Parts: sequence; structure tokens; C-alpha cells
Amino acid sequence: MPREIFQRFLIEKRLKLTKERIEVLNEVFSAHDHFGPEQLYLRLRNAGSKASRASVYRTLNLLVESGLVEKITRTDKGSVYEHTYGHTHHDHMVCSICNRIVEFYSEYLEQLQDEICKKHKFSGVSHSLEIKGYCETCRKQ
Amino acid sequence: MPREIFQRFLIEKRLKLTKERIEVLNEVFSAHDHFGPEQLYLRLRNAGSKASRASVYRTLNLLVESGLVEKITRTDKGSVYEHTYGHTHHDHMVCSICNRIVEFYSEYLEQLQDEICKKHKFSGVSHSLEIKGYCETCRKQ
DNA sequence: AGACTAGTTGATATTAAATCTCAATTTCAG
DNA sequence: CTGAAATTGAGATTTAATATCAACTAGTCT
Repeated sequence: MPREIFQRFLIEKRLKLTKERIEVLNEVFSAHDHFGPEQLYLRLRNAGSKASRASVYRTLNLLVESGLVEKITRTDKGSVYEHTYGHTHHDHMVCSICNRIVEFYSEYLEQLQDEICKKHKFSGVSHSLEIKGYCETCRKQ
Repeated sequence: MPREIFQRFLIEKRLKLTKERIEVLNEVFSAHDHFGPEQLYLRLRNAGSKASRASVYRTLNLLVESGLVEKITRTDKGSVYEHTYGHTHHDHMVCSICNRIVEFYSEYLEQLQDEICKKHKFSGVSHSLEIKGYCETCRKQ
């Protein structure tokens, strides 16, 4: 299904469905976690793909554009992505010690975005709430 | 007042209050807007300071550590900071076209953080909500 | 199917933000 | 004032991400 969406996206933009793009797409959707470009590149190599770093970066940008993948955050060690298709929207809590990411969802937050945007005459498209703090494990130390 | 807080912070950490650090501090608090390291560096030069880029970066990190300044976001063109002392907490809406930043505050959001953290046994320290979309001016085009 | 056109790839160069290096300098406690 | 310890600046370094471009495909048109 992500494959079809991506394909439609590519046709719309007059772009081509290449071997490399398919491999990146598959790899992105074969795991359900947060990943960086380099990490993805290594996984692809490991899986036998010969796609270059350049192609990984380029395809990742296309996947974000198509809405299948989201760039969650930028750290000092590069960007972090996750695929969104098949997952409902959610936000993140990040532990400042171990960098563990806890996902959460709040219906109220979604409504809040609408209200705030209306008040400021802003046309909200997406939001990301990141809560920084300490996870249960790290707090106990 | 920010000066005193910074000074106390430096003493606590056995660091020194140098000319360069004072100049950076003053420049950061002399304007009330969002800025990047390079921008700050140029303002300092313009104001007659001879502080180097390295010192600007180093001092900026100290100011964040001390709590006087916050790193709002990281864009593909570097980090964006704002000084927080003298300003109440707020979040940001960013226009995807003109990059204009609109500030807003929601008491409800503050409560929401507490509730969500309690539910997930997470010890929340801070949060940042960034709403992406289109500002009024850009939407009209 | 064959061929043409426009987009894609990969290796490498490039860019740019941020940090690191280290000799010379400055702060500040005693 | 003196000395130990921190800081500075200039430039080197690191590293994520993008740009370059000749060789190569995908997909369309006939």
C-alpha cells in the first residue's frame, strides 16, 4: 500500500520508480522504529542493496514530500525519521539522558491546534510536540 | 538582572566572567527577537565587539545551560535561539513559506504536558510545540 | 519492440554549521 | 602582585547534507 501511494506520488511529479527508490521504500517500511539516514543506508547495504548514500538522502526527501515519512526532529547528530503510513499521528517524549523516545497521543492536543490556529489566523498543517525530561528508568538513578 | 543570573551560574561552575561573555550576553538581551549564531556574531561585530565566532558559539551554549536562553529549533540553516528571561513561556507557529514565527501561549497546553507525563510515568522538564502551516499573509497568495 | 527523452544514479566534490586545537592571553583567588 | 586555571581567536577539523556531472535507466511514443 505505501508502494502504491509512492508510485502515484511519483507519477504525479513526473518522476520515475527506480530500483533504488523501491529498495529504500521497502527498507523504511520493513521496520517500525526511528531511524537516521546513515542508519538506513547501512541497513540497505546489509540487505544487499547497492543504493548510494546520495540516493538514500534523495529518496528520503521524496518520502517526506509524499507524506509517507516524517522528519521527527533534528539532533546535533543529524535528522531522525519515522514512517507514518499505518501509524496514527502521535507526538514524542525524549529522555535527556538515554535518548529513549516515548510516543503518545492526545485527542485534546489535536483540538488545541485548531483552536490556537483559529485565534491567530494561522492555517495549521501539522504540529509536533516534543516533551523533554527523564524516562522512568533513568529517573530511578 | 540576566547579568547577575549569568554571573552566579559562572561562579557555580568555576567559570570566568570575561569581556567576550559579557558582550554576548548584552547583545542577546538588547534585542527581543529570534536569532542564529552567525546573526548574533555579525551584530556583535557591528556593535564594536571583537568576540570571535568560536566565543559566540561557546557563550551561547553556556547561556542555554544557564536557562537564560533557549534553542527554539534547528533548521537546515542552523539553530534558532531566543532569550527567555523576561518573557513568559510560549510556543511557536512557523510559516512554511516565509518562515515567519508567531508566538502563542496556551495555559491548557501546560496542563496537558503534566497529564500526559503522569500517564506515561515520564518526568517532564520542558516542552516545545511547533505548529507548521501558513501565516495569514502568505495564505492570501 | 526499438529508440528517444528526460529523469536518475553513484562517486566525489562541495557547502556550511558547529566543534576542536593549542599557543598566547586573561581572569581571579590568595 | 603572582600563579594556576580558564579563555580566547585563528584556523583546522568534523560531519550532515547537498551539488555536480558523466554514465545509465525508466518509461513513453511510434
